[in-house]
Amino acid sequence: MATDSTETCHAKASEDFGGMRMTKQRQVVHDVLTDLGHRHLTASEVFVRAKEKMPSISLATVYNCLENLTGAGTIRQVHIDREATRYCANLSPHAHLYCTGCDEVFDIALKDGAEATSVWALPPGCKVEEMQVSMRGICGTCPKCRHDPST
Amino acid sequence: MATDSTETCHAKASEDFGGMRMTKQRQVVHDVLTDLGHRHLTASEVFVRAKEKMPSISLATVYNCLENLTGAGTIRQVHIDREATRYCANLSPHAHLYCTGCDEVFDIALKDGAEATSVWALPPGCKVEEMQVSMRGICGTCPKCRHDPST
DNA sequence: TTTAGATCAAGAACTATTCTAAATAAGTTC
DNA sequence: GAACTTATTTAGAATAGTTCTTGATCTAAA
Repeated sequence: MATDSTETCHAKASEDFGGMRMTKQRQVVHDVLTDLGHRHLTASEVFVRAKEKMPSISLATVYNCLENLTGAGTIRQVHIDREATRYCANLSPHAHLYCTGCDEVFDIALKDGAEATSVWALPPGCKVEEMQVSMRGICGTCPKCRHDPST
Repeated sequence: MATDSTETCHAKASEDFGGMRMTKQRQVVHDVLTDLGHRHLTASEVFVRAKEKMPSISLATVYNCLENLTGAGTIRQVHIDREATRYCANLSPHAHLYCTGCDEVFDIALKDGAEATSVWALPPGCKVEEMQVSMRGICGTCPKCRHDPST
């Protein structure tokens, strides 16, 4: 995934990527988000992990990369209330559940064949381009949240 | 709605309201949000309108009131991406559509009998307490957005 | 009227994010 | 490969929305 040296990368890292260069910085940021276990990170969290792979990277660059990758459609922004924007590399249509029990964010998939907008009475002529669905509650799946007596 | 004088209000304005006092300030803030046409206002927008009714009110107080009224369940927060939090007095379950054509926020009701979470594959044991659904697109209802050639 | 606690006002502080300007790197052409 | 052009990066300043702090004021109850 990430190139394994710190020298500048002449050939590989800058191949065109939807009109923009896939620079080493962008590659590192993208890698951080696709590494297993690193899901739904904030920009600062991405920054910390990116710095491990590339100590010279700056926070401003991380913000730039996240914006560019979002624009290119390779990652998605996740908004939970007005907390810091999180980023995830799961591109399939899904909702997010913020668990108030274990403080984690979970991806919630669409049911088979379901359409996210289908329950909403959209006015005629309305065209939805993007949809963000975020829930707050108890995940019920982790040890911390499983033994809820009220369930 | 709002009392029409600036004197302190001994009898009326401070009746108990779910454990908290319904002070004049809170009443004014609440009125601003229930006045027709004042939907989905940001805190600053509420502040401007509240100041018309009560010149002495401060922005900090508006924030306090909005938080308290939200806690009491008489108004709801609306989050569109990471823009400033908006507040609305529509308490029925509904989604929000931010129209990129006319820059307005619309309430989108649930279809009759539908359940907002029904399209999502929630894990067993999961309990959703709150759900925010926000869409971005073209409303198709206002003059500005109606004559879209691609529709 | 006194008292205790809730609420308000003003402004400082904080945080996530964007902007700016200069330095650097990458792709292109010779 | 050297010179050139443009995109990108970096560091830090700036911004916006919001929260926090402190002292003043108000309210309800004793």
